[in-house]
Amino acid sequence: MSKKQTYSIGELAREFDVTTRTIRFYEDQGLVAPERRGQTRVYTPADRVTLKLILRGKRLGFSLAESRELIGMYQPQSDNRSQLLALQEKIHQRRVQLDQQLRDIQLLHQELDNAEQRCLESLGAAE
Amino acid sequence: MSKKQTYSIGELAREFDVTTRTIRFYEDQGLVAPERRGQTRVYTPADRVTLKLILRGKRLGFSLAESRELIGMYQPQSDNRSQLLALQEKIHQRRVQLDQQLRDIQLLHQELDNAEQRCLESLGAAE
DNA sequence: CAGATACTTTACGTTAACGTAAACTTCCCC
DNA sequence: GGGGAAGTTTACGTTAACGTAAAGTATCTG
Repeated sequence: MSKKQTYSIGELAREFDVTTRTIRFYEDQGLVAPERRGQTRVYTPADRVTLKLILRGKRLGFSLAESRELIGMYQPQSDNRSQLLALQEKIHQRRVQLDQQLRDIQLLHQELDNAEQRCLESLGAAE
Repeated sequence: MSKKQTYSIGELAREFDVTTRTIRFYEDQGLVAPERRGQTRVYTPADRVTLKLILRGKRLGFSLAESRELIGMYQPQSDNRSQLLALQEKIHQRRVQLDQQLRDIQLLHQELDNAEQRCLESLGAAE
């Protein structure tokens, strides 16, 4: 019935193109907590998703601490009102930052267009 | 006639909310090259733009080396064909990365929406 | 002219995010 | 049963991007 899909550390390392050292380091920093079969780490699909989130954060320039915080946002196991309000505020802050990044990307994209254009012209004028 | 607008290191530091140490470090790394009046650094509007580009790159998770490369793309003083072709390739690579970042941002934005929604529900159900 | 403010150089310190190496166990294969 | 292949722990090394401190110079200011 229940598809007991699991992953070894090597499999995940290959899939995400990182070293096993990196994955163990993330565990050390409290970002993932795989089960153990004896000594060996066994990763669930949920662990895999967590890794994905970390690496996505990395592509956006987030620190591991920031990614940890983001991941924590997805499981607000807090029934505490003030904590939920704090979480809302954090989400808002993230969104502000993301919007800034979006504007930055659009500007850069534009400038790359211009640079490419000048590049083409230079190539064309070289006859 | 020519508006001789210039800036001190302190002015720029305040405007961009970095320390003077940071700006001097960028100079050390060959990212900006301000003029000197005696010992003192004097920054032109062009230097200011360069700083802006660096900090934007930083917000996107670029290393200083990457930003230096990007800045170099805007002044392709090369009349060399093969260098221009190489530049085109770099521009392309950058665009690929930017597109990935854009997708990442959109996904994260979506997930923040969901997280906020759950957050609101939890708060609502706490009556 | 004493002091505050803003600039300078030199140099050692710090943190994040791993890399790299050594020494060990476990499991599979012929 | 000898040897890969993949896993483990422990620990020291490395790089980027500054922080921080010391010690000096130039300029204004009451």
